[in-house]
Amino acid sequence: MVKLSGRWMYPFTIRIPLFPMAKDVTDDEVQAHMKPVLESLSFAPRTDILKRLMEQKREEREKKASRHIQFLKNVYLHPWLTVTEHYASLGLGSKTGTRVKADLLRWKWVEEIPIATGRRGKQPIILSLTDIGLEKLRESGIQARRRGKGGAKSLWWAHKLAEIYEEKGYQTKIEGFAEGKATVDLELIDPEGRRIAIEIQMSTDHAMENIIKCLKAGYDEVIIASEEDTILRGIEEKAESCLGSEARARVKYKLLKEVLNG
DNA sequence: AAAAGCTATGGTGCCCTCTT
DNA sequence: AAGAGGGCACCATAGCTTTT
Repeated sequence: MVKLSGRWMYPFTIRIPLFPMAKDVTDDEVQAHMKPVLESLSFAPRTDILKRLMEQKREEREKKASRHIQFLKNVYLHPWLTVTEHYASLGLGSKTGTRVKADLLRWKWVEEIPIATGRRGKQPIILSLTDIGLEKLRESGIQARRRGKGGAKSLWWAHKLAEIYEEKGYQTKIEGFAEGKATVDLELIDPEGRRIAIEIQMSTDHAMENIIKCLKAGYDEVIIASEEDTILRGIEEKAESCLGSEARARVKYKLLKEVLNG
C-alpha cells in the first residue's frame, strides 16, 4: 500500500513480483529487463494530477480568502457593529469569527477600536479598515472609499443612541454615507414632534460649522455630544462667543456615556 | 481615602462531536 | 486528519460596593 503525502490524493496498492537478482547486475540490464513490463502498464502523466491538485488547492485557498474578504466587506459596510455582532451577521460562530478576525488583525487589514461606554464590563470593540484593508477590498473588485478615522466610532454611538431613543418613543434617522451632504449624525423627532439634531464630536474640529448648520436647518434643539468633557467645554466656549443668546439656548452639550446610560 | 472585593458585560480558549 | 461548530468555563475590564 502506497501513500504519498500531499502529491497523490488517495492511497493505492502496488504489487512487486519476487525476482532473483544477481549482485553484479548493471543498470542497463535492469532497464532492458523492465522495458516490456513498463510498456505494458497504463499510467497517468503526473503533470495532469499536479494540475488538478494545484487547482484544488487554489480553490480551497480562494474559498478561505473569500471568507476574509466577506468579513472585511462587512466591516466596510457596517462599521458600527461590534466584533461579535460582525460574527452574528456573517453567520460565523465565535470560534471561526475569532480566527478570521485574528488573521485580519495579523495582516493589518483592520484595527480594533475599543469604546468607553461608561457602562460596567469590558469595552465593546469595533473594527476599522486600514489602508491595506481598503486596498484588499478594491483588489477584490469592491468599490471602497476612504472614510474618516473617527467615523466608525461616531457611527457606533449614533446607532446606540438611536436604539436608546427609539425605546423612548422617538423617531430616529442616522446619517448615511452621503458625501458632501449637510446632514446630522443623528436626527430625532420626539413624541410631540420636536426635531432634535445630535452631532457627535470626536474633536472640536468643525464643531461651530456643525452647530450653525443645524441651527439654520431649523432644529428645535441641537445636542453636541462627545466622549470627552474637555471637548464639550472647548466647543461650548467657542459657541459662547459666536452665537447670540437665542441660538445658544437651543444648543445643549452632553457626554455620550451620560446620554447612553442616563 | 485607599485598597480590596464583587459583578455585569464582552470577548476568548478548550474540548468535544460531527462531517468531509 | 482537519475543519466546523456547539457548549461551557474562563479571562479582562470598569464601575460599584464594602472593608480597612
